[in-house]
Amino acid sequence: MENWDEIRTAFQVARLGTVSGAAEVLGVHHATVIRHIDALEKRLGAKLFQRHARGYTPTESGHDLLAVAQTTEEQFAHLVSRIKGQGETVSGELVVTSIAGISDLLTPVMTSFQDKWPDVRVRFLTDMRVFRLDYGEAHVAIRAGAGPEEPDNVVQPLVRLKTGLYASRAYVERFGKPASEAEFDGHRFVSTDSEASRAPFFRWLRAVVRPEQISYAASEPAALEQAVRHGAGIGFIAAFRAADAPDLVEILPPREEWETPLRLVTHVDLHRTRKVQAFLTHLKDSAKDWKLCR
Amino acid sequence: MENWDEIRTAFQVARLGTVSGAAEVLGVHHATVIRHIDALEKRLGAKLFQRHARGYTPTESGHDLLAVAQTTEEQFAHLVSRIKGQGETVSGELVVTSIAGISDLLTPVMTSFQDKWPDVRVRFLTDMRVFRLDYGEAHVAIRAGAGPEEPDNVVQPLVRLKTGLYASRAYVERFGKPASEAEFDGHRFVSTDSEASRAPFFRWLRAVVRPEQISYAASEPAALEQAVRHGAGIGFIAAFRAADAPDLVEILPPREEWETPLRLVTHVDLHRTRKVQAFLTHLKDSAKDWKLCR
DNA sequence: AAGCTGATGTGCGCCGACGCACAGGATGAG
DNA sequence: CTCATCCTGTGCGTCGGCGCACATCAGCTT
Repeated sequence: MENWDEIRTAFQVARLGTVSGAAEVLGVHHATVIRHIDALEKRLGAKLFQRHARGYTPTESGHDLLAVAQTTEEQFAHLVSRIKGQGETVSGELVVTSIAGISDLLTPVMTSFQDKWPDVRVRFLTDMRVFRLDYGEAHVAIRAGAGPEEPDNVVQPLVRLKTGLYASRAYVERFGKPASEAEFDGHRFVSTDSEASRAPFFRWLRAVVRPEQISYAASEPAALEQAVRHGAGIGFIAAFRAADAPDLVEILPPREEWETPLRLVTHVDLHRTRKVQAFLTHLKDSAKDWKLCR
Repeated sequence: MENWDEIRTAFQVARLGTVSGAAEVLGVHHATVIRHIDALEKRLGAKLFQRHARGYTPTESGHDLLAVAQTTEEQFAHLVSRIKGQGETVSGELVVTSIAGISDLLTPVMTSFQDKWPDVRVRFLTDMRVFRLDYGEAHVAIRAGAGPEEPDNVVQPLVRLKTGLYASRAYVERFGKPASEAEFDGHRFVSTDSEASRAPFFRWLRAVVRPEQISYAASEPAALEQAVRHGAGIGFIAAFRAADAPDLVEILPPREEWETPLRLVTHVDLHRTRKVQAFLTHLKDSAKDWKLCR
């Protein structure tokens, strides 16, 4: 069945009983209504109405159409009210994606947000690949560094993540603790696997130490942290994580040049909705209480 | 919500994920699809899709529309198959209207028809006023005489109803039995109330007897018959009814000029349907067994 | 009886929606 | 790296559907 508008026209005719009444309700000329009915009946190969000078009387088929289209109109009306109200309510799904490694910072934010807005179903995605906002894969993305600025993405700074150089207590007891980067000779380091990492501290490390000193590499930040804590070498760990780890020894304190700025990215279409706005304010409020970040 | 076609377009886009695919399915140009989506979103004031170079990804609103329109399409498909099949099935309502006075002839026809097609709900209407077929008030009408031939009505002859002059046995014992219309003088007659009755036997009676001889008048045939049987006078009674009444005496046997032809009338739109055709053949088959008619 | 009202139905002219063609961009294969 | 493919997006010309006006007809009122 093609051409739903003709069904809608026939629906109004069946409901009101006259072509003129339907035309007035539909906001079209009554000639248009007649044309729609004629076309619809011709394609169906069946009469929907008995025509007479006082109006159109629905046949059994017409009554059947009336009943079906009645529910359809109600469904559409509900749909429209839902859609129109959807931008104003804080409900439905909220998909947040972030870089790996700050999930323990974000999870309490997510849960408290869900406490505040019980109608929201939160999905928190962290993956190696970058989720694309313009594909509708997420409402809010938390990204690191100064990535490519895509059009239609509204981006705002969140916090600057402090990072320092740490080693395990066992490592220091075995290899000593360098007082500065001048004493790095003879030490072993833990770093990222990928050569092209754009994190400023990794680039700094590659510039300061010889490649063969990097004796342990991993791709995930969590794996790197675990490696450091198990004594594989000296490595960069986010300051907020190191603060909770008494088995770690600070080799070099966080420097400003090592800080990685976190960006809050949303798609422009979703940015305006109340749900996204509610989450953004909630997230920024919570970020004020984050220690060792700014 | 106006313009259901745009919802249908958006539905196909949400279902297929691309404008081009939806355009192909809908049989329109993809530019038309884009225009529909743009117009719909503009009127809704909300985005239904995330646009990107590889297609359109439905937002939550788009998914909502998808679900609603999915059921709508199924409902419409069912509706169309019902309507297209309706002319081919013998089911639903069958409204038959007839002149009063032959209901005891028709009722067994109706009941046996319902036995044959259990899915049919039969409504049998007899009323003084003439039901109008072009208003959809009945599928089949059984009418008497040569009434006005309305356009769009297909009419075919059914039977010729024989009528004779009868009186009650009590009347004959009291007033005697005239051998022919030459001996009508001094007799009293029962006739119709209305002056303008077009029944041929009533016109014959008005021409043969003096007005004051018509001592009893009624409008309904059943009332006239009751009056004759109670001895109110000599009156016309359908031959098939008089045959079952042993208390009636035949004054004059049925004549051809008194016969009233019964017409079978249907609206041209309904005439073609299997249901009406089934009833017409069933009725004509049954009419062959009617005695004292032809 | 006669006019009035409100309905259907139809020919005509015009505007808006449609198809067309092309540009631009993203993605995957070789 | 380049080509090929498939997608979206847009300006332009055209055609189909729409509104308009009028004819016609059935009830209803006066």
